[in-house]
Parts: sequence; structure tokens; C-alpha cells
Amino acid sequence: MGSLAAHRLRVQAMTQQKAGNPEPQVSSARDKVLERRRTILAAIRDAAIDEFASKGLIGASTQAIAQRAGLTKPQLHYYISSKEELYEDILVYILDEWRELFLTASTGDSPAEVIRAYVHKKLEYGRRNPKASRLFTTEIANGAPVLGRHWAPYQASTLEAVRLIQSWVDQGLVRPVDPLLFQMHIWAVTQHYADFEVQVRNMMHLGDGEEPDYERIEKEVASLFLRALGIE
Amino acid sequence: MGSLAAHRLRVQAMTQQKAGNPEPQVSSARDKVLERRRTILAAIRDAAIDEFASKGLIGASTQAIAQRAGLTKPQLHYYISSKEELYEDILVYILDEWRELFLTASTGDSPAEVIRAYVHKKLEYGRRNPKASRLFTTEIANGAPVLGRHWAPYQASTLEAVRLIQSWVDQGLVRPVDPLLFQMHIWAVTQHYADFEVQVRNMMHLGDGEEPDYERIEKEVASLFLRALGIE
DNA sequence: AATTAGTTTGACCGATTGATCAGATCGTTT
DNA sequence: AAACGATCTGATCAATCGGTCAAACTAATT
Repeated sequence: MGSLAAHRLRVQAMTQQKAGNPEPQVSSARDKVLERRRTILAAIRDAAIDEFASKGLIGASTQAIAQRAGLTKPQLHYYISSKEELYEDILVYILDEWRELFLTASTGDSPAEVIRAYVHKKLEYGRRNPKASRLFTTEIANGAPVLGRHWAPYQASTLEAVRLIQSWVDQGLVRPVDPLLFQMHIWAVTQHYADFEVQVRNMMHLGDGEEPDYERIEKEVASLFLRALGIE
Repeated sequence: MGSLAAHRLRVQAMTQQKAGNPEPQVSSARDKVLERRRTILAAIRDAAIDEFASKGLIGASTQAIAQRAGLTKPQLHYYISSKEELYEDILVYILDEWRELFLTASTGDSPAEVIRAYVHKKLEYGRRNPKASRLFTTEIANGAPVLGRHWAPYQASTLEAVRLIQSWVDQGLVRPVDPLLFQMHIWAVTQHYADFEVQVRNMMHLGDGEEPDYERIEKEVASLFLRALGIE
């Protein structure tokens, strides 16, 4: 359960401000140290996401993670407690980012607006964080052995979206669909563009420099689900 | 490029029938040996699919593969030439099975029939071969470093399906869609049910013994794409 | 100048990795 | 019975794995 930053007692202790020491000078020096540490931990996290995403939990080596982060192996182990815990921490970290990647609606938004916004948000995240996206896919495809203990928030957000879609159906705003499956389908299609970028590029016959036409993709994906709801 | 069966010259040599030796007796003895080998190779393949699917190329160990196949490690290495080649052979083997998993139509089939048949076929394969399905997903998600050299047939089948869908659009049988993206979307959704079974089960709140309602899933998935085409 | 907390280093641990080898073993064919 | 090709086995290889350790180092506090 340890956070990336504080896996050892002494490190944890240092994080707390000493009592009765309000001078800004002292705190400035401490802040310098803390920020340096934060920088290193961020580098470790980025390196680990890369490694884990392309090799998996078992295939990834701490050696390689250290190298990517510009550290030596013992140095890395000074900041983390174990490979498994680092992996779990990173999964939780990404999962936390994903809380906002669910169907949500402000009052007054039409179903079409909600779907379009969701598709846009999800595709954009995948385009900007392909590694994180693939790390998740690999974990889930392998049976979610680690993630399994952490997707309570995931379920909660899902349930909320289910209720939203069901309310559309009940009000007769859209054609009837299974809310849960419908949501999973959106997830599947948008996720596809992040996880299978190579396949997409290949099937589109794109060169190394070229980028997929994300505008057209977004339109087409949104259209798929809007038509299914009978609102396009 | 070695096949699973013949990575060594002597093994390869034995596969060929001796010239001028047509007796069924002799060939029966030889056949016995050959069939035994075939059995072992099949066991290796199944074991390797399991291992590679859940650990990835790097994470999988020949030790574990041997154990799953009921062999010792040196015994396994007698039949395969290297872990990498075994992995590649298996990818090609699965890819070959997938040739039939594309949109195809006999003359006279309506678009709705074709889509429904495709969704059915694809979902069923995923349900019956989840490991092979996930092995592929992991490989592609990791940038298809090995598969990259082998998906020419894949591309060909894709192109055929693109032409088929485009012809529907041109004839005014369906609402206009991007044929390539449309096909990828079907692929993405159906693949999802194989690769993310854990997630699906979790979101459906299924116990260990319960199975997802594949009939409803199939109906809902087909409906999604039929509505997008304006034919439901 | 001495002390201290935080960090880095190189050497090292037992375990496991993919793979090889010579020799033993097996069933068939001569 | 001898000879043969095919297969199996235990021992073993260098390389790498995740992780630890004491000692050296650095920078700030006293």
C-alpha cells in the first residue's frame, strides 16, 4: 500500500515538518531536498510506465527501469521498496487519473453532447498517454492480478454512467440499449486506438512520420454510438 | 522461419519418406514415431500459448512451458530451437487460424446477415480461445515487434472486407460509413470480450461459476453496428 | 570544525534465466 | 546380437534476475 514517495520510515519521517520551526529559511532548504526527490520519483514513475507497458510486470527489470530513469540499480531500490509494489503504485496512480474518464453529464447536456464529449476525452487521453493505456490493457488482459484489489472507484463511476444512460432510455430520449454493455463498447473502441496504434497505423498504411487523422476517427466513433442511440 | 516441427536437420530429414520404401509395415512404424512427435509438439504449443499469453515473450520461461507440457527443460529444447522462435511460430500459427475470422460474404447475403455472422463468429472464437486472443492483443499492444513481419495476409483480408462494405455504401444498401474504421470498430468490440473477460465479469458482478450472457451480448453488439448502418 | 541526515556507490548475495553437452536409454531395423 | 537413429537425462554453463550491504560521499545544521 506504500506510496511511491514514502516506503521507508526515515523517508516518511522527513516528510513531516519539525514542530516549532516556522522559519522560512530552514523550510526552503528542506523544500529543495523534497523537490529533488519529487523529480526523481517522477522520473522513476515515467520510466517504470514505459518498462512495464512494454514488458509486463514479470518481464520488466529494475535494471532497465533504473537506466531509463538515469539511475543505478541500488539507487532505484533506495527509492522503491520492491518491483511489485512499484507496479501496484503505478497502476493506482493511473487509475486515479482515469476517474475523470467516465461518462458524466452536467444538467442540461443532451445525450449527444455527453457522448461526443466522452469520446473526445477518451481518445485524447489515449493519444497523449499511450503507454499508460497499454499498461492497463496488459494488466487486465492478464486477469488483473494486481489491479483486482483496486477497482472499486472504477465500479462506482461505471454504475453512475449506467444510471445516466438508463435515464435517457426511460425518458425516451434515445433508442433502448443495454447501458452497461453500451458503455463497455465505447470503452472498447476508444481504448483500441491507444492500445493497437501499430495495427491502426498499419491498416491505414501510414508511414513513420504520418499521424492518423484523429478528427475523422473521432467523428466516426461518435457517429457509431450516436446512431446506435438513434440520435444521428 | 523454422516450423515448430522441424528445427533441426535430422528431424527435418526424418520427416521425408525414404525413397523406394513403399511398404505399409515400415511406414506404420515411422508413422507411430511421427505421431508421437506430433502429440508432443501440440502439447508444447498449447503450453506455450498459455505461458506467453499470461507472461509475455520476455516474462515466459522455458522451464514453465516445459512443465506445463509435461516435459523437462532439456527435453523441450530438443524440440524447439529457441524461445523467440517458438513464440514467433505460435503467433504465425494463431494468425493462420484467424484468416477465417474476417468479414466475408457469399453472393446473396444481405449486409445484416454478414454483420451478424461476423459478430457471432468472432465472439465465439474469443470465447473458445481466450488465451490465443490475449496473446495477440499483448503482442500488438507492445508494438507488434515479432508479428510485424507476418501480417501481410491480415492486410489482404482487411482490404477485402473494406471493399465489401464500400460496395454496400455505393449501392445505397446502408448509411455511409468509413469501411476501414467500421471494420476496426467491430474488431475492437468483439476482441474486448475475449481480452477483458475479467473486467467484463467484474462489471457484470458475476461470481466464479457464472458465465456472461453471451446471447444478449451478441444481440447487443450486432445491434450496435446494424444501427450504425441504418439497417435495424 | 564537528555532527548529522540524506544519498550514492561498488561489491556482492542466492536464485533463476535460456541453452548446451556428453552420455545413457529406448525401440527398430539389419 | 549387433547396430542404428531417435530421444531423454543430469550436470553444467555464463548471464541476468531482484535485492542488500557497509562504506563513502554530500550538504546543511550546530
